[in-house]
Amino acid sequence: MDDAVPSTPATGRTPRKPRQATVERRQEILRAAANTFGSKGYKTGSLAEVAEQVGITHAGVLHHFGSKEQLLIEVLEYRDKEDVENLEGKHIPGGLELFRHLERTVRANAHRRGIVQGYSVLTGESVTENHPARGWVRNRFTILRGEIAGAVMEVGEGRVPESLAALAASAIIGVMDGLQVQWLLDDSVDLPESTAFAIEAILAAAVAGSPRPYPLD
Amino acid sequence: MDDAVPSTPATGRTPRKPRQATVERRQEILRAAANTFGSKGYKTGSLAEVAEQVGITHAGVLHHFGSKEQLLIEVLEYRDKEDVENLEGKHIPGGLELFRHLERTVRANAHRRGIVQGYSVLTGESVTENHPARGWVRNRFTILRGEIAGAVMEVGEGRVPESLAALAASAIIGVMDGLQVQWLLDDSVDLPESTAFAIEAILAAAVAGSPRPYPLD
DNA sequence: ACGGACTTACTGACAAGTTAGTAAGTCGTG
DNA sequence: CACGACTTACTAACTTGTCAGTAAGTCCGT
Repeated sequence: MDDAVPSTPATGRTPRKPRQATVERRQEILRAAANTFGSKGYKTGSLAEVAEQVGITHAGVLHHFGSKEQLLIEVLEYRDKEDVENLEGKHIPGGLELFRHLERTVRANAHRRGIVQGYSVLTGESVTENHPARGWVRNRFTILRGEIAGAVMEVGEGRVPESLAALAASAIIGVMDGLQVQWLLDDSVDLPESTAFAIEAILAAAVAGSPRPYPLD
Repeated sequence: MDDAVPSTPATGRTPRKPRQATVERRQEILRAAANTFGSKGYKTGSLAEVAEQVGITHAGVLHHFGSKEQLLIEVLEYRDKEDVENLEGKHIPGGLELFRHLERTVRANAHRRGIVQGYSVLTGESVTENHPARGWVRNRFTILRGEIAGAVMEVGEGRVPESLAALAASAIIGVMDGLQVQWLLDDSVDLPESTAFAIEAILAAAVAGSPRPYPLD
């Protein structure tokens, strides 16, 4: 086990700060890995394929990240960091603003198939046994649900109970993810329109209250 | 290439009908494969693991199915056939009946985690490059969308345009699939309630017509 | 400003494991 | 007794990870 950047090896030596070229290289690798894992999945995407994209050997990749699993973890962290930077300043919105933001995002995603596929593949794979991204995906869902449920309650101005907001929040996330998969498999699915329609419908139903317009049971 | 059951080997011999024990054996293998592919995914689930479950070697499995990909295909066909048998007589319903049926199914699925995981894993994996189940999944979505869109229009009694029904149909399927994934990762998601709530909301919005209660753009 | 001491970023070869698929032979049964 | 259902034995291709070696960079004392 030798670490490229971090902690003291074993002797009491100081790690020395990484130079500029190194952090750029590592980012190149992270982007390549995101690309490979996104199209082939984590388990079937190989280190060799990642390495090839940046013109080194798979051993070179391992030099930087130590293991394939560690590479995945850093890919996920990198993505989180990027997301945060994209929202720099423009703090994550609440209330109706949040739903507008979601719709804009979906509309943008319709032109970034690679990103969408990467997300869908990883999410799907995460429900397999002992998948290393499981915790990350699960956590991401939890946070998202919280934010959306909060926004639903804001829009409902206190008349929407928390439990109902929770139902609506998970449904909204579900419809977004589920539609992405259908769209990836079949272009005839209108991703942005269908998503927007469903979000509005769910939001409206939540705000209108629990009484069901169509008794289904 | 030698086939277990079908075509003539090379000599002009007649294929001979398979004995009872054989077809049962093949079904055992199919169930085992569905199990393995469902929990580990197709690509990472191994023939050896499938074989072990029925007490033979991986070569034995290949004797019956010829290749791993063929095994997957027959698993999918087997599932289709089972689904059809489950609806024996009780032809697939339309109109409001269909939505009641969907809700019952989801409620039942909440007690059949294995089945749900199998479906989710395979669906997610199918969006990866050149996945052998891609066509099957895509086709399944197409058929489902058609059925649901038809039911939406029935409920709308001719007042719902086809394009709107299509949006609603893909959204309903999306929310069902997306919620399953969230539920698999986190039990705190109320799968049946959230699904039912969203279906009703989307259906109501579709029937109420296109004018959006909350202008989001 | 220079030269040794040390680190970093790799490569190429290899280890050790897993994989699907093949070929040949064995055995029981209809 | 022939054939179907296997097993055993094996191959070829990949997999991740380790290791030693090397070229290039950085740091520091003089």
